[in-house]
Amino acid sequence: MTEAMLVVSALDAAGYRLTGPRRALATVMAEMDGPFTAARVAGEAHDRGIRVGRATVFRTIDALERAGAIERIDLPSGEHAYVACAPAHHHHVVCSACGHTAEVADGALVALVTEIGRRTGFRIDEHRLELFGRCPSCVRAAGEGRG
Amino acid sequence: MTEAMLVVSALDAAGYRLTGPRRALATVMAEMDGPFTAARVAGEAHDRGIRVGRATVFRTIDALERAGAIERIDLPSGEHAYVACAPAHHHHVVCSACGHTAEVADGALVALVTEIGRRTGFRIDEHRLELFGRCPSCVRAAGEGRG
DNA sequence: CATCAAGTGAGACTGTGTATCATCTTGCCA
DNA sequence: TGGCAAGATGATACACAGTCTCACTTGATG
Repeated sequence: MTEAMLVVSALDAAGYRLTGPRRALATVMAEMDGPFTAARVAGEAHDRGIRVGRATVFRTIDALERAGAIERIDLPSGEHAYVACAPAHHHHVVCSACGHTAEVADGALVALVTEIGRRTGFRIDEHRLELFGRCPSCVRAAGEGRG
Repeated sequence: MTEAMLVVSALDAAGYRLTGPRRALATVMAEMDGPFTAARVAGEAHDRGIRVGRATVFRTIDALERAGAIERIDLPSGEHAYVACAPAHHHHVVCSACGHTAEVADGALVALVTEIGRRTGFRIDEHRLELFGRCPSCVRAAGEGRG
């Protein structure tokens, strides 16, 4: 519930109105486990009896992204997914098995990006690092499964 | 032309048949300046008088990606674009102004990814780093324009 | 509690990518 | 050189993501 409140208040702080559909969708997204697509949000909302138009789902996702409460991830499959996360700059590690995600601080990457800028001569304004693999418990489960 | 031949031979090496449409599309892609979307490839092919079905464009892009001759990039706009590039693991820096790209060796990132794996406990199988900014000549052009 | 800008839902619409299937082409081998 | 089977093609239908419009509703503010 706290997570949902954070997402809602991010909307508020960014100057968006707090409407019924937005609160409901923000809650759904905050409670999602792992990255979610627009379609999954719509489906989950429907399952919970929340009646919202498809356009509103897209608009709310857009608003939340602008507000910094969620962030887009491009899955290896090509799908656009989102993750609820802190507004500070960071990156995501996604478990390909269970969808669980972890946030990673920017840290050492900044230096690397600077170095790349120097080497290529580009002025780098934006970067995105996405990591995919298996989370600790899925690694353990696979290990046990195998012997 | 050499670039185009590289792309075509990558198809051959991966066991795909070298058909007329594939040669033509591979040439179009190899000669593209900057990242290209499927729609742009189809449009450019059409402009050159190459008559191919839309499905063939998607299939050829897919084949070239599997063959390692092109690589997918997710633009900040959300579009899926591709770049012709060497098959070795590396990353791309894309100029948001002119579309020019540069390749960056993996280098120091490997250590960083390993460190992230250790810190999060994830077994990281795959990573993607994309950088966006301005290429040297666009930086220069902007500087001159301003004063 | 009245006002109005902002938000909503329905549905049409655009664009991307996939599936199907009859027809055609390539690579191979005699 | 010609025939053949596997693989590729193109047309078209389809599934789905995302946008746009517009009449109607709702939230924040005084």
